[in-house]
Amino acid sequence: MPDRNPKQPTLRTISELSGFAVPTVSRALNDAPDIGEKTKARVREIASRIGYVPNRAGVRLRTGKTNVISLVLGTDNEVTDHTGQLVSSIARTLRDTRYHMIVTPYFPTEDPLRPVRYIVETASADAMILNRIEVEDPRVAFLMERSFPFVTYGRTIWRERHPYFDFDNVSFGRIAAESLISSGRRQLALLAPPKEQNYAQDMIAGGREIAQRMNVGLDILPGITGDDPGETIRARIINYLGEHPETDGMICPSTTAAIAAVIGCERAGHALGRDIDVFAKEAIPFLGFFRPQIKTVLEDVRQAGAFLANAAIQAIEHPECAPLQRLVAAGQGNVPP
Amino acid sequence: MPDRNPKQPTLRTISELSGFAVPTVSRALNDAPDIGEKTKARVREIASRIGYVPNRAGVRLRTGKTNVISLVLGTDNEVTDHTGQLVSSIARTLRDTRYHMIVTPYFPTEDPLRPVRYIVETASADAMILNRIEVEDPRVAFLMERSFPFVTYGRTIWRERHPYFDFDNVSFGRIAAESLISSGRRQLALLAPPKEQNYAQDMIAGGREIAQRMNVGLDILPGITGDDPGETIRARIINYLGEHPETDGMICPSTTAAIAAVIGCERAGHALGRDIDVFAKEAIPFLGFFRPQIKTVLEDVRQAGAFLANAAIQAIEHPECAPLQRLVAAGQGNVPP
DNA sequence: AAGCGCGACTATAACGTTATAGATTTTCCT
DNA sequence: AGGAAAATCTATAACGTTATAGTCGCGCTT
Repeated sequence: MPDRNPKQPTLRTISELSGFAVPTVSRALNDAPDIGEKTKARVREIASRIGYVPNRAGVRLRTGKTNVISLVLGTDNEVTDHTGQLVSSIARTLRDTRYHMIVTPYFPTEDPLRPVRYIVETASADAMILNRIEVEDPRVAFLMERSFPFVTYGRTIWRERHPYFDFDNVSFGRIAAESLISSGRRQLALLAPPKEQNYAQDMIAGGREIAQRMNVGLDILPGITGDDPGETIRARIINYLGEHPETDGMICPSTTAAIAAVIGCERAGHALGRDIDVFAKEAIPFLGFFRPQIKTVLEDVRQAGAFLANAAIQAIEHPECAPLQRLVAAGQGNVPP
Repeated sequence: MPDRNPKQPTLRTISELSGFAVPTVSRALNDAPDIGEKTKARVREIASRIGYVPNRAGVRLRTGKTNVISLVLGTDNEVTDHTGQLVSSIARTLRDTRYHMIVTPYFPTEDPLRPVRYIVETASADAMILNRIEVEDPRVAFLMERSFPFVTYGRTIWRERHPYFDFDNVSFGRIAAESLISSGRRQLALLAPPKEQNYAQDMIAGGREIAQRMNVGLDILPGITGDDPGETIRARIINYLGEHPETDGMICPSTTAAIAAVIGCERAGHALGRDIDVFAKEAIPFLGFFRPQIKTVLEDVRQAGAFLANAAIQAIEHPECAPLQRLVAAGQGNVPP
């Protein structure tokens, strides 16, 4: 076996090279106020020359700081998920910081508090990024109570008190309803995820507002997640359209839902663009390419990832500051085919 | 601020509760041969009662073992990437092991050795999982030389000597060509990623084999990545079809490529299913829903993730064993609409 | 009965870092 | 000039773990 460890330099190495004591070297590198400028310069010069990188385990053991941010990942969409974009944009943003990203998954069937509690109790990260936020998310309550740094991708009822990134789904609901109504549609249905999810509530609120004002019907088909098999969603839609044949517009919160809706509509005998229109939201411009009749709105997940990463760092390093918060309106994403 | 750290129990806690010395407790929990059975039982009982979890920083500092597996992530597809599936399936597989997964991204423009070298030199993981493998991947050469544990998602020319997971792209190339030819197509074009990528070479080999045997034309449109903007790919396809109007079949290695191909064909005036056919590979059944004329083959990325995670653990814990390797044929993925 | 080996435990030290308190020198005030 | 205050450095200890060497008692051999 070749020499796998040419022995990484430590503070001790710098200490020996410079003649300063190890704690002095440490403090110099950490820019402590009681170290002379010349000393700092000398130490830093040596450190960068020999490529010194602090040993994470040493720092972590001594300070309790892990320099890790954990992405707590709920299952996502079986189809075009934005998980990939989220993960890679967060990882990229953290790349030039001291922080590493670890991914902690959990199953939808298990206690959502489990991974969160584990991280807090074993102190295995300095902050967490949570997705799939519920309006009264127990994880958020838990973390606020323990005052553990975190950011949410979505908003809770305690939104003023914690950092978040969210897309404006009230606005999406409005835009979707307006678009369908302006195409002459009069009886809309909204495919909604479980109502606990904050974006579901917002989307419904926005849609309802417009529907009432314009005096058109708006039905909710609740409890539809991207996690459900497409077949299940399709079956529900076919069934629904059988009972409500007057439906002529559908609002879908995801690519998965939209696909299911399109297939469902057509199998139920509703021709897309003629009998019924679909309006959808997606993370990647996709639907519009294949069914130009589908109007879509785009969510820039990479932007979300970058913000979440920065907000997490802010929550760790400046807990005294006001939490970073951003609400972004979804952009029009329908690309001409 | 509430009490955020109700002080996690350590070996010392168990030592005090049991009366045994700290090293004894440590050895008992690690099932060392020189500890009595009764002692082990007693220590284990206390440990599980008080919920002892070894402090990662302590272990890491002392042993040099990080209990971390790093996923080194090349950029992926702008559209339906499989990154999300890969990340979450790896994370899930590692969930009930001692290992955490950290994600290390890199930019396509920068030295691909950079993240790999960083991890090896700072010993920030016990193993690596690499994707986007080139046939003579310098990262693989580097890691083999240092005998650092790793697994590849794809194969190199040194394939016998390292663990890998790969989909059989020779087989995909054959299937794609056969399918198109059996539909009467006689002049095929293959949208290929950069030829360094191992799957590109395999796909081309498989396609060529069939094309020659059946005496039909097969052109390569090289250097097309999922990372390219769709617009760029489309332009190239339109341009190509202008110069080669006799082309009547296209083979696409990804959803992105297929979308670009479809749009490109139609803009160039070739009607899908009549003038030209498209055969594609995707990670999620998608294309078939929207353009039933497109035949697809499915890759089960979750299976890949699970295998890669296990192979990484094997590489760490049993470096003496033969490397775990798996080659999987892609399955038919066209779902009837 | 002295010596040996064995089983089962303990004492010590070390991994790399940083907090704390203390030491030394320099500066400056009166 | 004498002493206080500041500036700059060092010594020590500690975070939690485990490798190593050592201790102790006991049964066994000769």
